[in-house]
Amino acid sequence: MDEMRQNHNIFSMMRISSVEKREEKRELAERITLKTENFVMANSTFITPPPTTPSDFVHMPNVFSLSAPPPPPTSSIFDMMPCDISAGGDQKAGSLGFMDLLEINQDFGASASLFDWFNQNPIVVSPQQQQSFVPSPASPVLETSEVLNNPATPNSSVSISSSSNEVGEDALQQVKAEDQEEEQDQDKNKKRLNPKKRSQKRLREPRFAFMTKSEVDHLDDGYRWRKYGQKAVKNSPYPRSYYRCTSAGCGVKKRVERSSDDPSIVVTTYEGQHIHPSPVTPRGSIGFLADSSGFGAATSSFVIPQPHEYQQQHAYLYSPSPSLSFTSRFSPSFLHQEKRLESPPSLLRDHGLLQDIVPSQMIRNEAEEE
DNA sequence: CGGCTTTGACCAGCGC
DNA sequence: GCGCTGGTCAAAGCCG
Repeated sequence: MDEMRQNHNIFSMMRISSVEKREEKRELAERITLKTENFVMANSTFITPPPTTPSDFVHMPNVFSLSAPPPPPTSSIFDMMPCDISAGGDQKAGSLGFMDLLEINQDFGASASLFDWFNQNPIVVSPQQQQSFVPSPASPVLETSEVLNNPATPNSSVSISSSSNEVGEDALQQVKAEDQEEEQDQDKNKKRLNPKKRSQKRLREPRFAFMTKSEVDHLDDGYRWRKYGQKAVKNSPYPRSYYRCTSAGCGVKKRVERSSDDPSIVVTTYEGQHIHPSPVTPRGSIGFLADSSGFGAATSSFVIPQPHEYQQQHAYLYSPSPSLSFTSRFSPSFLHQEKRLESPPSLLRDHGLLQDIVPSQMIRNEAEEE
């Protein structure tokens, strides 16, 4: 296990992938309506300043690099909670992490959380803006050359777009109603036993993904998962594994696959919201994980620690406990969404999950089927 | 024996 | 309509 934990490092990359033409066309043509856009950046060193303002977020460049230090010997998500994202420019205390980003509300005004901020300030990005997510040239902030993005990748279309609040609210309401319906219908065989039901457009929970550099595929995130499938991924020698939360009634799923470009990179995509507390709270309880949400959760129960709390947690997580081995450089940061996204289902096709999730070095939430 | 993984089959959506 | 692909199911097997 120790070996497996070796060289484990979460880092982020906002990678520009080559999206197939039809996806591009579709993406632009349909003007994907996103309530918010999620980006998950793990262990990231912002080559350019991290998003500390809404506009910064919108224009957040998709180039990230790893901090230099060796990876923490663990593969738990808990290990990557705190971050130490050294950033160029105006960053708060030079560190912006997972929790920090959740607290961006401080910069966003009265919003109670980043989620709230997004609720109140839907980002609307024009296609031009979408195209503006181009890799930044290497910057002095780049401590290591372990940049995972591919600057040469021509297609940088990170489609960040969103609809108006009105549309988003409507979508949210509809989605919530449908969620309840879906939960009630969560019969294993519903799809096969109820073709009519299946014929309806299948809802997709909000997703978010993150990348880790780990030899362990299945990260310990405190929840119990059951593998229910595995598929070969197109253009990748590595299969994609499908997991479902084992808690009754909890429909959270996650997918795990390795990057074909860099086998040491594991891409984990969470879908849905845990409706229960984490059954396992290893390495201490990080608020939002130990609470009722967990990854993928986009509910108001998300516990967002206040700055001073974060510091305490941070300190706690720095416990010398072997299992508490995350380090400051292990820094995923992400921007989480409160509401669902809408984007073409095709975004998740054809290129495999990795490219789907990281269309432009940004790991973002999957959109809701319209 | 319960929980989990494996794996082939099935289904839906999409593009051609 | 057909083929491809992603996602899911479910039987079988494994394991503690």
